Formats: sequence, structure tokens, C-alpha cells
Amino acid sequence: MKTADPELMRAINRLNVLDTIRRHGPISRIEISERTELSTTTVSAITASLLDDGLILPRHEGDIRNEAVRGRPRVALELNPDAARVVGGKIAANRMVFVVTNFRGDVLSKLALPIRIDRQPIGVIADLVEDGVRRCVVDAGLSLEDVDSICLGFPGVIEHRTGYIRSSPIFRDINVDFAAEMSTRLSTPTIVESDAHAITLGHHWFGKARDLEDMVLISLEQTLGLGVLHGNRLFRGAGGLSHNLGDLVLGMGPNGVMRLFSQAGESAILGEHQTDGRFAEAIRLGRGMTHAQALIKADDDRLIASAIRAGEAVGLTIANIVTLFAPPRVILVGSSLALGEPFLNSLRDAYALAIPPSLKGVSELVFDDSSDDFWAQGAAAVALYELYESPWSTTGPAL
Amino acid sequence: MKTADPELMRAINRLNVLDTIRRHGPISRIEISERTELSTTTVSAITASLLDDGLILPRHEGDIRNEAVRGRPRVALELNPDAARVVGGKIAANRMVFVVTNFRGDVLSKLALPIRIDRQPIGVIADLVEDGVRRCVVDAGLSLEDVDSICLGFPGVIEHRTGYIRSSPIFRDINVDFAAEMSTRLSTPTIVESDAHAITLGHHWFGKARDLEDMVLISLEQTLGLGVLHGNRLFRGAGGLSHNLGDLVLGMGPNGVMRLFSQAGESAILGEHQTDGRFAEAIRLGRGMTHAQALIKADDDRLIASAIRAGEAVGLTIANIVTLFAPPRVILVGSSLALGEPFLNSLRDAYALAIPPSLKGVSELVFDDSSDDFWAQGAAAVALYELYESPWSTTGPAL
DNA sequence: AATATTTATAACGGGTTACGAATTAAATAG
DNA sequence: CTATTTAATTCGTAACCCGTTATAAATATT
Repeated sequence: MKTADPELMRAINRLNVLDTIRRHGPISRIEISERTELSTTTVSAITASLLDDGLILPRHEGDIRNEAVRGRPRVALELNPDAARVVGGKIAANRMVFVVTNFRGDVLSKLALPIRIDRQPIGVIADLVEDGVRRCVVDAGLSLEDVDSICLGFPGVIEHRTGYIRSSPIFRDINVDFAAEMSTRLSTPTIVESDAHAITLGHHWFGKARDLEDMVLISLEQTLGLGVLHGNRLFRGAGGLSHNLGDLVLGMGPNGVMRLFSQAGESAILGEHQTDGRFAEAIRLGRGMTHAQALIKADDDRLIASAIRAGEAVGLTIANIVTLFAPPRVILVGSSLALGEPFLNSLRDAYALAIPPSLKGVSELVFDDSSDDFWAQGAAAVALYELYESPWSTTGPAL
Repeated sequence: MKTADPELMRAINRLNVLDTIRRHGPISRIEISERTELSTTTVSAITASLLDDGLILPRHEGDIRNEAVRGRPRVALELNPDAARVVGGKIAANRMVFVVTNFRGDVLSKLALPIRIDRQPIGVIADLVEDGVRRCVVDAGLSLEDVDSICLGFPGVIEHRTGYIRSSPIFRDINVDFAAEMSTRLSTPTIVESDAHAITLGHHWFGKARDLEDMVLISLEQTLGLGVLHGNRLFRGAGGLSHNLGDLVLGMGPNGVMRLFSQAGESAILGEHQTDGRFAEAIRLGRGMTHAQALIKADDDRLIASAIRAGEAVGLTIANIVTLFAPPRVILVGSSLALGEPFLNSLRDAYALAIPPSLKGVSELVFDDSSDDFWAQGAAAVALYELYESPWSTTGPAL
């Protein structure tokens, strides 16, 4: 527990001001003062300091004058895009995507590598990631020295605080200290995070949850992930662990415990078709879901049945999550959404059936089919968040 | 968001000091300084202010001298027990328990009313609660004017922030503004809280989670409740809602959705025996579980089967909760624990089976069979918690 | 009894913060 | 060109924490 001294006070207000500028675009000092409830004089001092540090910039040009307002015009302040550069990455079993963004989150360059890294030795994966980061940085016309921070999003159970990847489908080993490995390789601070957490923050900053401070996101990919936004912050499990929804138990089946991933995991949905040669090939190339989509359109009965079963399982799970967190919005993302109507309809139906009557209507379901870039952009947001969030977490007494 | 001014700074440090005094018993100023990492001079100023406000007291008497330590002896400071009085209550379907505690949480008087209030009109319930509170206060040798705050713990879904009881098995209606009702009746600030949340805080302050800042508690009573402690504070759902574990879906059964309460709720376990006249009578009198215990000892097959089924359902649920929150400890409380070995063993087995291998060993299961007093004491802790944060404890500038 | 040791408070200066009132800056209206 | 209006800054005030120093208090040691 940090002691509350003037330094902390300043840090809090600084962050508050900086965050208001980030959220509410170009904004004048008085508007900041109104939103933060800080005095104009304090805002002036803080913005001066931020300007001095090069984190924000005045905006003379546009001058969106509200016309016919007399008096000294407000000068709008906005984030200095060039105040920092970060790399965000999404590492999946058959695809890696990187983006370089500036301080504002604008994408400067992106790079997709459709490579299967599944179960490769750690060294090989690290090689590929390193290469991808370096290439993406070069593509942005930058050098690694210009990059302040890197965040990599992985599927599986990630311990954000320590940088360990506890378990992930793309690693044979468990408890891999990947953050340290990449930090030394790239000589740039690198953090790892659950891909679900990353895109959760991405949606909070850029996507479909900009207006909310509480929200739940469920990612349906090879692994089934969960991101919880609580009071504008990512809610991490005790110890900073990320959640692995796929391990949730749905009940007892004939073969013992029945877990969610055995019903709704990517491999569970597609797995039964491995006899089909072309399909197996498509899966290996990471096109499993799009190919499945085509099959469903062609009324492939077995796949449709799988999709329906998966939708039911996910619908029930979402109802349980809503029972626990009561978020105003649930965002669903991930490749499995490509299964289309059979999946989504059964998901909706199961959710409607399973949601307790008392909670009916408190949560809206939103489906989001953003591209992989957006995941990487979310990882970049995590990196940015770390860059200027540090002091705020330590406030509040330990009651 | 609150603006960070010197006043907030002082309030934070004050709370920090007050909290360390509460937690670490009689404690000297330098030890406070060490623990809080505040300077001795600041600690001196703050403790002087706390002494001035009568919230803490110096302790001359005991003087547990650490033997052969020369120099001026440390004077220990401790909470002033008489700085405040609160009432905590646990309201269940067939039993109400009240305690009056002082500022330190010591129980000054307790009162148990084994009355069935189940489904009575709101006015009747309010009458009984009012009567109980008044009698308990009198028993403590006090008058209601001496009581600073009251907290009542209810089963069901409680919206702590607004004081509304969203749904509870003891109310026919939903969305009852019970806090306001009791506040006016007793002319004392009254808050309502989920009984599970109350005993969660109780365990954090007085019970089996004093050493932890993250923890999960599961209450198995008429309703199935959940309390999550996260970073030393109660984690409430978005909107301040409490959780209702019983609504969790375990899977699809023959009759549609199968919820936890239909497997592990008190009535689900005992319900099948309503044909037995004596048993039904025992249930009506709130002795259902103890009677069930006797039946189990007598090898009542049907009841044992119910208990085993309930244990399995709860075990699976706990595994899911652990998957989501990864707490170092899970505390189980509630009347259903009285079912004994058949229930507990099947619970443990199901948990062991359902916990994901990667999380094996991160959580320890602790069973707690505290009496109803402890629940009420937990409610009192909630009331005290609120008092701590209320403005009156943060008096203005220190001279 | 005198001295050493440890704890607690008081007093001062230094540094930081936020805030309110007055002041300057920059534009429009007439 | 002046008056008006709004935005932003400067300046002075009060509060906070911190470090140092001095002083008082209470005990152990000599």
C-alpha cells in the first residue's frame, strides 16, 4: 500500500486529466476542468506539465469555432500521437498479427503472418515473434529504439503480473517466462497478456464499450477466454491470472466431467470432420472456421449439429457469467462467430432460457466480428495503459 | 471520479492508520509508522487527531513490556470500543439473529428469534425486525440513539447501493426498499446487504480470512450466495448487486434448464421428505438440517442420495468459481454443511474432479460452521466498514 | 543518583499540491 | 477603436507530507 503524499495526488490528477484528453478527443482546458471537477488553475498547471513533457499538443489549425461565440477562443488539446510508440501482437496457433500504434492508438503499420506455430519449441516461437515485431516496426518506418513498450496477447492462462504464460495451447511447456525472454531479445519492455483481456481493453478504448465502465467480453477462439471490465479497469483474478473459460464445467457427462471447451472449443466443433481430407487441410492452415461456414451454408448436417451444440453451451455459460457479474453489456468475439446463424441462434436461445428471470434484460448481447488487427490493437492498448496508468492502482485504503 | 486534493490525501492516510490499528491490535506509533510507511511525524499528527476524535485510545494498563528493553516504553494504541455502536442482523426465513457490537466488533448483546417470517407481508416482517433490533439494543444496555448504524443481511439478491431488496425468498414482492423503511422506523441509518457478503466481510475481519486480501466465500443456506473479496474489499457486481449462485445453470436436464438451487438448495435437499410428517414439522420450525443430520446418521437412503447429489453440484460450482477468480481460499458456510460426511465427501470429490489440472492446489477449501451470531457479526462489520468511510471520521484540518 | 537509551511530541523549514481572486490574452460586437 | 466576453495564466493562501532537530518522558544501566 502506497502512502498518500502530494506526489501521488499529482499523479492521480495528471492521469485523470490525461485520460480525459484521451477519451474526449480534442478538448479545451475548461471542459477538462468541468469533466474532472478540478479547478481551472489546476488543469492549467497540469496541462502545462503535460505539454512540457510532450504528451499532449495544442491544436491551432482546425479551430472548430462554434462561430459567433465571442471571447477568447478555447484552444483544444489532444494527445500527442508521437509521444510514444508501442507494438501490440496477437499470437494464435496458426496466425500472428502485429500492429505498431502511436500514443493515440492509431495503427501505423500492421503485419499478419499466417504461420502455424502450434507446439513448436519455445525458441522457434520466440524467433518468429521477434521477427514479426521487428518487421512490423520497420514497416512503420521506425526502429526498435523508438518503441516504448510491447504487449503480446496469447490464448490460455497468462499471469500478467509476472509475465509468465501458465498454460497455452501454442506452448508445449507450461510456466514459460515469455515476457522476460522477449524483453531481452528485443531490448524493449515486453509484457504478455491474455488475448481476451487485450481485446477487452481494446473495446473499452476504441470499440463497442467506449461508453461503459462495466462490461464483460467473451472470446470464442481456439481457447475460450473472458475479460471483465469493472470500474474502468480490467478485473484480473487473484494473482493477476487470466481466466480460462474453457475449463468451466457444464455438468457430468458419460465420460466424467464435461467442460465447456469439449463442447464449444474450436477443435470440438471442427474436430469431428477430420476424416474429410480437404477440411483437415483447411483447419491446418487456419481456415477451419471459414471453411466450416461454407459447409454450413451447404447444409452439412453434422457440422450444423456441432454448431448448435456449441451455441447452447456458450449461451448457458454466458448466462452464468451474467449471473455473477451483472454487466450491462456482453461482447462476444472470436473466430467461432463465423459459424453463423445456427450457432448464434442456438446461443441466443440458450441464453434466453438460462438467464435468471430477475436478470432478464440487464445485459445486452453484442456480437463483434472485428479482424485480428483489432486484437493486436487491443494488446497495444494494454501496453499504452501500462505506460501511463502506474500510480492510479495504488490508491484507496485497504479496508 | 473524486478529485485528489489534500483533504483526500489526509483521509486516505487517516483510514490507513485507523485500519492498521484495527487490524494489528494494540499497536505503538512507530509500528504504525513502519507498517504504513508514513513518517513518524505524520503518524503522530494523525493519531493525535484520532485520539482527539475519540476513535482510538492509549493503553497504559497492560503494558506488555517486551522485557529488558530500555528506553521510553511504547504506548500502545487501540480502537476505542465505545467510539460507535452498530447493530448487525441476519434475517433468514425461519430465524432472525441480531447482535449489537461496539466499534471494535465486540459483541455486546445478541438475540435470536426463531420465528418463521417466510412470505409474510412486508409490514409484518418490518415489525418483527424493528422489534428485534429494539430488544437487542435494550439488552445491550443502550438506547437507539447510541446506535450509529444498522446493517441487515438478507438472503437473495440485494442491491446494496440503493438499499433495495431485488428478490429474496422471504419477501413475496420484489424490489422492496427495505433500507429506507427501516431507516425511518428506527430513525437510524440502516443498510441492507446480502447475507453472504456480510459473512464474507465478517471472515475477513474476525474469521478465517484475516490473513488474506483475496478470498471467495460460498454460503449454502436456503439460497446459495457468493462473496468475493478482492484486494481487501468486497467485490460487488456491476450496479452493486449481490450474486445469487442458485441461479447458476449446471446444464440441461429433462425439464429444461437445471439450476444449482434445484440440486443444492435447502428445499431441494429436504423437499423430497415432505411426506414424512415429523420432518415437515421440523423444517417448518427451521430445524430441517439438524433433523436431516439425524436421519443421515440413521442411514436414510433417500436423504443420503439427496445430500450426495447436492454435494456434487456444489463441488462443480466451486470449481467453476475457482476457475474464474483463482482465490487462495474458499470458505464454505451455511446450514447445509450440517448434512455431514455424505455431503462433504461428495463435494470434495466433485471439486477435485472438476478443478482444472492447472489450478489444482491454488485454492484450499475451508469449511466453517459458525453460528448465526457470526453472520450477524458480519453484518455489523459491514456497518462498521461504512462508518469508516463516512465523512464524520474524516474531520477537517487538524488544528 | 547520574547516565544512556528508546519513544513520542513539538517546532521549524522545504517541498508539493489545490484552490480562489485578480489579471492578462484573445477574440467579437458595436 | 473601444467595450465586452470568454479563456487561460499569475499570484497569493492554506493544507498536506517529510526531514531534521530539540525536548520531554520513561525506563535500564552504571
